[in-house]
Amino acid sequence: MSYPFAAIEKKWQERWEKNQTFKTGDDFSKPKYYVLDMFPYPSGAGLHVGHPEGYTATDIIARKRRMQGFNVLHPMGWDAFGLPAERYAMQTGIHPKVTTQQNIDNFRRQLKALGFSYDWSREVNTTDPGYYKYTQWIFLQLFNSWYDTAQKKARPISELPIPSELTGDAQKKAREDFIAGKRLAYIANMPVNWCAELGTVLANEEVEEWVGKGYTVERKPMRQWMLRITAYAERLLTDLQHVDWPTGTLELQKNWIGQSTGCTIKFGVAGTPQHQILVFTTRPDTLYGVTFMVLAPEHPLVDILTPASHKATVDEYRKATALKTEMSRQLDAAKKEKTGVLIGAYAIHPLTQEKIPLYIADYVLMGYGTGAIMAVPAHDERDFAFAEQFDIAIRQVVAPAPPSPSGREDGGEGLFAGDGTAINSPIIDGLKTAAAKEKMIAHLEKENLGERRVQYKLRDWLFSRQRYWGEPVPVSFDAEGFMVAEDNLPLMLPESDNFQPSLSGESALANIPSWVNFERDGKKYRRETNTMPQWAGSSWYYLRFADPQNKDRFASAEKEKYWLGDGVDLYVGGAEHAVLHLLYARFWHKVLYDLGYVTSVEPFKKLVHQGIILGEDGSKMSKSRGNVINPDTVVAEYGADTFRLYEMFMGPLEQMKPWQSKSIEGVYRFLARVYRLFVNSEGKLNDKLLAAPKDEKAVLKILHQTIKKVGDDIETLSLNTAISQMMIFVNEAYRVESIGRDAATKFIQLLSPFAPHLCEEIWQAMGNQESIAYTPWPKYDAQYLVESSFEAVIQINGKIRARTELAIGISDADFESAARGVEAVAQALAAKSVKKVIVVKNKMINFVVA
RNA sequence: GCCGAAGUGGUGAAAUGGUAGACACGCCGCACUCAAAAUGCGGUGGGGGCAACCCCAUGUCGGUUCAAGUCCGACCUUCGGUACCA
Repeated sequence: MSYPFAAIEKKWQERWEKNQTFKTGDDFSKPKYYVLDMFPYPSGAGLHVGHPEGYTATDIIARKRRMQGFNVLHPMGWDAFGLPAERYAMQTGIHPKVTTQQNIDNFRRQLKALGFSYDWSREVNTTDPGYYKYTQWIFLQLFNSWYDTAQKKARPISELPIPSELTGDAQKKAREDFIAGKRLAYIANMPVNWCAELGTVLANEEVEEWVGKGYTVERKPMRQWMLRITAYAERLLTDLQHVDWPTGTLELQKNWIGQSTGCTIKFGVAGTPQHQILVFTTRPDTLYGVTFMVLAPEHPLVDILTPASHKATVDEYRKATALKTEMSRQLDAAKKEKTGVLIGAYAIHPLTQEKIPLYIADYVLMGYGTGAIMAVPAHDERDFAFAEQFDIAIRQVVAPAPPSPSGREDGGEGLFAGDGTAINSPIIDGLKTAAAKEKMIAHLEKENLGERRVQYKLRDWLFSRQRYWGEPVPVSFDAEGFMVAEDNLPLMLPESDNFQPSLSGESALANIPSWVNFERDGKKYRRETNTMPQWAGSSWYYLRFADPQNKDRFASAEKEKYWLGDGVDLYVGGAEHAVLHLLYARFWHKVLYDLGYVTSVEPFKKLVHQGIILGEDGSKMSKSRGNVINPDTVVAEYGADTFRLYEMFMGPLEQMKPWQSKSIEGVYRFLARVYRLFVNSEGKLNDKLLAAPKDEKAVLKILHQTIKKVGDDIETLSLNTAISQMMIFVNEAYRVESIGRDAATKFIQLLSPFAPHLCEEIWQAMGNQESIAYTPWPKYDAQYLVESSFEAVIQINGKIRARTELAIGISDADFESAARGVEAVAQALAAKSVKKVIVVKNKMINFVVA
């Protein structure tokens, strides 16, 4: 038999909306709990079954916290700028605003149909000018700040010390350039992934996607806005100690930031004493092993140092490198094939004064370290491969010690990349690697030949896109080319019906002269035509939820402090955002922290990733495989409560797991069983519940076990086992003749965060006027959990040989004699000598026999 | 290659170093029914035994321990991330 879920769910969704049941007040006297979902990009495909997985988990937490008396902030919004809507607009001419709004309406409808207890009055939308006003405002905070490396924090650009030689009107250009070079948001000519067909720059992680779809992507230097996230590398790394995140995600972030410690070393150039080549190395102890050096092809010294005799080959190699796609470059890397050419100049070894040949090769990247390396083929895998290919001398300066028996450190003949003992190195001979590094750095620093340095892999954030559908960058340029920040925010995205990028590689905004060019106070200006990447809006939305209607500030100081004083309490979302979104948001948060706008060091205290839900065939859900499950269909067939409960019952939240249509039946049956337990065939409350329990002790025991288990499991998000326990309770309730009002009441409260519609209905049927949502969360009474006896397990040499019922609290001696009294045990022990007896109190005993 | 997560019945999965497989699906049986569905009750890791019971079993191989799915080491497989970062 079914239960009338459709009517029940409609009724309660309407009632919650009408009564504003989940509107969050700003009662600052109550303890707060901020539980946040990663807001979705509202795609045309509608909600995917993966979305409600995390959303249901957070909803359960939110509902439990309300019942525990917390003031709960549980909001939802839309990360609505995005390329799909713009591309659709290019094809159809329909404005992205229109499709975005349709998609949002559809998503909202779908989410409401699942009964999530969001405070919809706080809904945010990144494409709303009232929202992106503050995205732009934060951008300007970055633009108007510089990073003080002494104080290790961002400071207003007005506090930037200007060198005395740059003062005065005559120096305005030089001064402005100097300031521009210090800003946290700055313009640079950067090699980017340019896609001519899309007319835009792609992020590295987007390249593969579009190349896969048949688009051409090339590396091309272009004028780009950059955000100086590298200034925060150290803090982004060390502050990870303050957060409660999955270890895997912490590792990903650490790897992405990529800290390595070492030193820089200055090499002279033969014949031109005015030039020096600076390298970064983590292995200064191998300095005596240098047999060649490599500069990145784009290294500025290449032009200066290359003699005419080598110009042709060098230029040819540089050109080839620029055209090389990421793909073929990676392929070379995988094959360990190295390319490069001699530039015909020589460096001078800082200690031995030896002449060292200089190469350019694309395995050295301009973007990391100093763009130049000292190559030690004996102790570096890449240098080794290069030396073998180009037949360069290999000089051993580290002896493996002790010789590694596995040979794992030994990457091949003559290559040893591990730690050992320095040899053939006069200054440091005989020292272990760690000590050798230290002594070498000390020596280089003393001789002014180099200095200690911490290097990060992290690059600055490429922040501009040549797109229409994004936040305009609120900066203009006057007739002389000086930058002026827009002080009248929001800088509105202009209306347009042409979404094609301009041919110059600028965004579609460049096609709207009336917007681009403007006059103010008699001066002419040209606007920046780049827009911000999709990451922008999602880097601070969690702040806006604290005070979404505020027109004067991204959030009032008071509300920011109350809701975010110690960060978001629980943040749930996909692991695909483990690096970029979380890193960008942390970066912005830290800038705002430095400038005094937010009060917590880290934005997200606890983070959990929900696992991917696979199709029934165990592969990833996709249209082409035809294994996509639509939430609407499931809700229509079984109802929202079943859908929620099923997704939570599938398995551990963080685990990847396949959808099983069959299993939904079981969860549905459970809810129908609950309904029938409370409501009889005439639609009246079942007598079984009201009658005093016949076996009160048994009912109370299972009830309090359930209260404890469900409460504890929600805290650890072990929602699958919480549901199991409630199933056990219901199975027991069917077995006994009567369970009583109290147990019935508490059980329905326990279930309510999971299946809120059904529980509200039953709650009302039980005669309650108020919503169940704010009733106090049941507490368990430990006295009902106490057992009087236990089934003692008797082991002999660790194997179970017998079981017997014994009283709780039995002494070890009594336990042993009772166990020996069991016939099977007595027989087994008869001919043996007992060497040892281990008793685990109230559980088991193990006889160790010879 | 490197980093991370995970391998348990026919299936999804449980299990503070202490009774492996809770709960659920599926399957089998019984009740209700003219019958079926629905529902309720019971059984269900594999092998052996009439039975009480016995043996085997948590990817593989070792180790620690009175006791290992759980801890340690090596390996295999799958998934996710990353990729010449000096």
